[in-house]
Amino acid sequence: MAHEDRRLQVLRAIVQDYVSTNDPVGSKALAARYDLGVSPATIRNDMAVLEEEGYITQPHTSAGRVPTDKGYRFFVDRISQVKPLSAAERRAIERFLDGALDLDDVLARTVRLLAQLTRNVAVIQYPTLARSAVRHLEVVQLASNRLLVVLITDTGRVEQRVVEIPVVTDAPAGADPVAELRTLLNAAFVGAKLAEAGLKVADLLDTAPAHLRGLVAAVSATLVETLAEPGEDRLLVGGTANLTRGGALDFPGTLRPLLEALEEQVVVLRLMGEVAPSHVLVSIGEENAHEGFTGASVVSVGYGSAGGTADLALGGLGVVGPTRMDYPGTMAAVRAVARYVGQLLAES
Amino acid sequence: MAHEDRRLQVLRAIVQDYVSTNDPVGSKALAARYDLGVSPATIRNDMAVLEEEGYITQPHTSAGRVPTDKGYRFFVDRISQVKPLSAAERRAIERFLDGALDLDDVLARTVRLLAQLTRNVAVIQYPTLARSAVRHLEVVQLASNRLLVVLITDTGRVEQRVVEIPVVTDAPAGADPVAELRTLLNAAFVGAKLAEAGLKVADLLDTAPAHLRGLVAAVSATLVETLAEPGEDRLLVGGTANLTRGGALDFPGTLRPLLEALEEQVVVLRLMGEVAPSHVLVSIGEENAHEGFTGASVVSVGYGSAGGTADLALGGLGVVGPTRMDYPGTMAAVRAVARYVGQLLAES
DNA sequence: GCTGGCACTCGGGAGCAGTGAGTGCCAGAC
DNA sequence: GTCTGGCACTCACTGCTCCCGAGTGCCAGC
Repeated sequence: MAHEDRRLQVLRAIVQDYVSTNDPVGSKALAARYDLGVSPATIRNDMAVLEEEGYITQPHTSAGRVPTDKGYRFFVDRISQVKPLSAAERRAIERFLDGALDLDDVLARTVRLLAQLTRNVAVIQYPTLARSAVRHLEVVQLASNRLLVVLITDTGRVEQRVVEIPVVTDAPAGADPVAELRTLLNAAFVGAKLAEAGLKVADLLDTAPAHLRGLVAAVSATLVETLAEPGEDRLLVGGTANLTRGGALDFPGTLRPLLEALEEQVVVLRLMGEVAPSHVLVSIGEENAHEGFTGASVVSVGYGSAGGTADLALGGLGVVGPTRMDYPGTMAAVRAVARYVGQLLAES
Repeated sequence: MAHEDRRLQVLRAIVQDYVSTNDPVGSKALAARYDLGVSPATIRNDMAVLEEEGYITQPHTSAGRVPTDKGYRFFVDRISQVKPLSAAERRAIERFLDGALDLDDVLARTVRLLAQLTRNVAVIQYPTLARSAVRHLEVVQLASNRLLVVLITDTGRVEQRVVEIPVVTDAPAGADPVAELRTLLNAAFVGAKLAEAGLKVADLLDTAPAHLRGLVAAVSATLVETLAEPGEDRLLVGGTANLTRGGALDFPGTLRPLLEALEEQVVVLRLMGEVAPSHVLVSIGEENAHEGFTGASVVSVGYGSAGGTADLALGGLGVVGPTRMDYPGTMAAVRAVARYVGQLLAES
């Protein structure tokens, strides 16, 4: 029906207007600012229906309407138009990310960039260890019973662990057990995906010379353990100052729970959940299970393995902001940045 | 004089009361809550003098008095009593920090601990590279013209850089230039303080075999450059949620500038400035040059080289909070944590 | 099915009096 | 000289009422 269609236009107009002005929007303002071709009275009727259906709500009688979470959801899924990035924004992305020194630097810059582009809080997950391949393993002796093991992956991530080891007693005279261990480990693991490392450990334990068994066992245990903790993936957060834009308006309670949740990295990691590089995930208000996020939306996407058939991400990145956010713009920015970061990591 | 002395007691009482209640404190409340042995009227006279001298101020007539920055300064320098940590707090420190896996983990735990103990924002600086000694240098070939150099220091810090290198053309057949380079670098640098590394570079360039000169030059340049950037020292921040304690009361404007400053790590690093392990530095309100910090105080101290004669810190740690903070308690916590972290790093 | 008109609702700002915490000052006691 | 009780004064804050206006829902007419 024709008026069914117009109702969606009204909803879209309400969302757009509310996002840009932060004022509940009334029928008159809507008629004046958007070319809907009908009078305020008609719009009022449409709004009554939209409210009935739960897409919008009134903060109080005699105020305009505000989109509900359900309204935003509908907007994002059905009626928002993709907003291409401006040339200036594209340039900003390149300028910002080129010339990064190392992985840490890439991630730090990305977070700053994304926070700046979207004027919200940005988060980025370190590349998952499990899906990276080993480039090199370095072993350094710290003390007679302690080794430092440094793992370097093909995404440039460097992970270090101190390992307690049994003191080697039965080594052939003149041998350098640590050097042997290094050679052994590298021969076994270099090139392997870390997810498969568990399998190789068993082999290695069988084939290693007897006097190295103890060392190999200790180091392997630590490696496997490191990889087995997916929650241990680190997270970088930036742009928290943006939470205070719009005073106390955006976040009804305080922003305390949100700040706390952002420091509890685990919470955010779970929210980003299973991100894939192929499509942007939007989680709105109450849809976020965690209490701190009920007034916020999360827009996230995976990065890495760009265009690959296996749609697995190295990690996720995203933006956290008020439910009242510019979804099309944020989604475009998040997608573009993720793509660029993916390229950057693939190159190195 | 006797009443000069009492005036200081009044000032102390005002600071203590204001810190704990967050209400401007009046003469009557003071007389009731603190055993000053005089009547409210007398206290009023003292307060008039203290105000005259700039130690306290009235938000408005008919309100109590509030300490000024100068008042806090005097309190910290002259009349505060050291507040020993409770047994529970000591236990918390040990429980929290023991069992840390590596340097990153130690620092992350420290920040969380300090934020929790002081109920404010905690910051910690990564151990300065310049004052650490090299434990090991690892070189990994990424591509024919790119190396990854990983530097491991005796404080457990791991730093990585990608180095662009000239392609080696004149190597003897069958040689492995990267392995040679690794041997060479480790022979030259291991055990050296990084601050002295610059000197060694020159030697190395002279003595290195001709076909490695290009490599050595490129890698050395990067190393020296890395060390020359003191501002590049990284910083960990935690407990920002504590800024919202006490609603908008503590930070008069918004807390936006403060959050921004905390993300601009450089700003904080400069505020911590030249911290020494020997004594706790307190910077109050307007004393902080940066605008975002004019409503805040910073309590910082150096950690590392505990008890050494050369009183140089590996890095600084500290707490950022409202000027209205519990200075004695915060100072005690900061000092205790720094000492413990210093020990922990010395052990490893 | 759309529109103009109209009565109704209600949040928020302005104006205003009352309250009480806190002050400054002064005269008298120790 | 120092402290104290008393007293008048100031002024933020609270609660109250009133009023305005934005926005609504409904209805009759086109």
